[in-house]
Amino acid sequence: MVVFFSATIGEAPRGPLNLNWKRHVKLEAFCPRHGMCRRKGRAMIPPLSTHGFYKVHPLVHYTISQPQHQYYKTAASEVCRQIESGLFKGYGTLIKTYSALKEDSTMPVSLQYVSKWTEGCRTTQNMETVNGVHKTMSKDGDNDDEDGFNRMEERNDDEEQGEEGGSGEEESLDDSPKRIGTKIKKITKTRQRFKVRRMKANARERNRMHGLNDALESLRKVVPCYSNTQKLSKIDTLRLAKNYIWALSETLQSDESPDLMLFVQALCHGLSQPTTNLVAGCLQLNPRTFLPEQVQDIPSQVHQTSTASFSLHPSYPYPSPPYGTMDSSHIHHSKPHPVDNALEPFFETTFTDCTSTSPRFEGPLSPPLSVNGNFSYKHESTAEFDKNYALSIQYATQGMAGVQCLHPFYASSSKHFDILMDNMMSFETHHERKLNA
DNA sequence: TAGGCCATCTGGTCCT
DNA sequence: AGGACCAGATGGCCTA
Repeated sequence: MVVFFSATIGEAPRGPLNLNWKRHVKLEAFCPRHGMCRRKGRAMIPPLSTHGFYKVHPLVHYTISQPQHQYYKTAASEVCRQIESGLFKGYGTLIKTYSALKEDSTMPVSLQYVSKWTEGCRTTQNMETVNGVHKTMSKDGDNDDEDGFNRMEERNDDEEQGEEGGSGEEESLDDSPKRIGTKIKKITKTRQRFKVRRMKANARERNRMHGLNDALESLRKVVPCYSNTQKLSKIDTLRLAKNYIWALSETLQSDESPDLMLFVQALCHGLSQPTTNLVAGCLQLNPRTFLPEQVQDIPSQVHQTSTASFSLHPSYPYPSPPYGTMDSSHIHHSKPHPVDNALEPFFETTFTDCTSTSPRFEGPLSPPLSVNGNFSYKHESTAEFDKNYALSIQYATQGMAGVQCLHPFYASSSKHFDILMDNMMSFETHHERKLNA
């Protein structure tokens, strides 16, 4: 039985998941005959046998669930047992450290032995054996799925050969051991230099992406909603920021107080449904009240007074991206009403401006939204949100009777929509704070 | 389980 | 030569 053993130490994924990841060793099993015998997102762990080939892949990884952990440990134990009993030959690549294993006293200690063994396999002499195994497998029709490291090295060797040829260095017929030795040294040196360069480039790229993510995180904190529990996706953060800037500039240019509903609609332009829900939650709004197709359910007096300063401004100056233009035909596919008309200049111009450069969104309108998440603006308390939401429903049914508009910014809308003014005050206070900061 | 989102690796291109 | 930037590929988790 021949078992391929390959080990790499990777970095734990960053991002929200890294908040509580710990170092664990993850083992994955691969079957060369069928390629990677694994489904997406789920490793297939032995029955160690099907075709006799396994590729065990320990990764420094984020915490995995206990059953999975046990699963991997079982697989590791089985592989180690076979290694120790000499049941197979193999080779290892890119062995860096097994410190992660040592942190877990329950993991098989024999992997330390594996480490030494595989490092030994990486000598030039042993690599020939390894390659021999590969050739044998290829003859047998097996899918020899080498890891990227080996592929890289082989490719690099080819490049080196090419470079030598291209440099005008004549191929000598003199195959003296001295010359061969020099060549091997040169190849090894070049290979090492390439590896170092690649690793440095990877590290730089990682840092660059981390910087980008940090900037994105900063942006998340200044756009209208920020939730500790539901993180805005990258793309929606950018969309929301763009919408927010546009909406604010429209507000500044207008002498009239903006209409809240249209303001929120502008904010949610092109956002995904979860993000739209999040924005609604942050503003303590019922999303159904500002989704145009739902607005028609609001009493008629609401429609009649929902003129918007946004509608006075003819253009949405930025080209709509391919991810979704809020085409009025999609938004208002049922029947027109005054709100449609108010929005029309806003989106109409968008299409006029962008149809030549940007594809229009042809998809169906998102289904009605619902506030069912655990979010609110800077919220900590779900109960508080539930209470407010219940109140908002009450206000909505009562036509907001008796609710005082405390701030002129929302004067035109607070009378008509289920919004809690104290929450809106907190919303604006937040942004004043952000702007003043 | 498919799709969304994400992090990382990698090679290509451009610039200094 | 090396760094920055970019896009494609890959593989992982999460959620509906």
